[in-house]
Amino acid sequence: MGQARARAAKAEPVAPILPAPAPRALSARATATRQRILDAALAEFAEKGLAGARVDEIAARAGANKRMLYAHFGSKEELWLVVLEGAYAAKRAEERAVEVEGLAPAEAMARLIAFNLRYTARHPEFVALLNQENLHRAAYLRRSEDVPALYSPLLEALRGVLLRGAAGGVFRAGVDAMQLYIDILALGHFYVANRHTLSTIFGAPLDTEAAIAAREAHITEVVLGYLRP
Amino acid sequence: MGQARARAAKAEPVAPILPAPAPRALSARATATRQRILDAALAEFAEKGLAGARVDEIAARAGANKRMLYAHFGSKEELWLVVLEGAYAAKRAEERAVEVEGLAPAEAMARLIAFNLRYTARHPEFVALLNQENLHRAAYLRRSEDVPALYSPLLEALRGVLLRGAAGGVFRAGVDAMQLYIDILALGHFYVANRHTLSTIFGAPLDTEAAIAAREAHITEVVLGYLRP
DNA sequence: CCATTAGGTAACTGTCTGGTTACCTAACGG
DNA sequence: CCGTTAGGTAACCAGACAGTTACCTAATGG
Repeated sequence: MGQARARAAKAEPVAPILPAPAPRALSARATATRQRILDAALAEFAEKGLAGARVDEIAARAGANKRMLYAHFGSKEELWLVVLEGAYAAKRAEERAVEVEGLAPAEAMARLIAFNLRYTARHPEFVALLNQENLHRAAYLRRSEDVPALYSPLLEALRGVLLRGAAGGVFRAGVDAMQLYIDILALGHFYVANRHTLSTIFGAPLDTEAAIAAREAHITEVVLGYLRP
Repeated sequence: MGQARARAAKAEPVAPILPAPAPRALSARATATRQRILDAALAEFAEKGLAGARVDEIAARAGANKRMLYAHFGSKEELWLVVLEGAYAAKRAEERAVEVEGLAPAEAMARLIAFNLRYTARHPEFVALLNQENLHRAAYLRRSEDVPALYSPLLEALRGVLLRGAAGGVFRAGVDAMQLYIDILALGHFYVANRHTLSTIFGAPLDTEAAIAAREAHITEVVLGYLRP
């Protein structure tokens, strides 16, 4: 059928009768190429930012051709959006796997904090992407139709643990879950995002396993110390 | 004398006898132009990042000419470095003005925390610059000869307050000043740096005075809560 | 086994952009 | 009051870069 493929760049001037053009499944080869481009784009964007990234470089890294990049994604900016959504989705997927139901509140909280720091340390690309997107005032994310990409399982888990802890009398009451969520993100994210300037200031590397473990111990102590009734 | 001016772009091929070419003072007009370029560059860099910023745009914003930009700074990257150093210096200058000597430890700590958040909220350009510089792995800052730009009066003040608090028994002992310093920076910086994505997630603006005041109250509570013995 | 087409290549283009050059003007010391 | 030079203007240039075009190749279905 002559129906334009969903991913094709040029939008048809008038909406056709069929609402969903049924974007026919890609062949294995095409899927692989698409994935290689996404991986390469993630690396390039994280290293150089949106403006600094070079489309030619992404294609070269992917072992693919610029033509294919445009066939799959339409433009550099669209590619950025897809990469960004993918990064959010990847984090959500791992967050969902964190199990805290059966644990004592303090233990559960410690696990959430540690997960966040470790994930952040393991994925500096995610941090770089977020920083970039904020430089653009979240312009791309706001445009995303994939709004659930913003919903965080971590926040939900945190809310639950806070309630259980307060009910059991081991946490103080009245803690704002959103603020604490931002705190936990911040304590890990800032450390990773600014590791280079911080390292320069303190004259010691911050991304060794020892340094990260020390950071984990510290921020757990801070949050649990705060949560004491 | 024919001695090349210090700021001239082309380095003389062989080091001359006189080590410091005595960079003669700029005239008032030149100083003004230089300052306008710096201001324009700060705005442009903060908005679009190093790669995204346009030299033409900076010159235009400054009401100056590209030629003058290159005469004063030599290259886009040198200009970036000067702007970055200036931003650090500006923050240090304000930090030095924070007076906590006579205050009770908890009060002093609250003031340091509030200062940091307020400064950060008032200067999102500083945040944007830092994020960018970290994307470049602090490459420019590391090259800076102005290393004192990294020394933070805030960190020193923090150390003093921690000691006084611990000695007086109102703070827990053994707190790592560096870690707490990073925490305080993080709790403010992350909030400001990521206000756009966070706003999108929570569906509420975070840069209103009310939101910032709430944040200030919260992070003060977190840190002081943690510091309880 | 051949026609159709999805998937891929490479060379090209118009525009943008950092940096330069040739030239002008106003201030200032003598 | 004039020569020297700091400070400024505008046109220009070469390379880079996002996006396109013309063309080729290998699957796949009939």
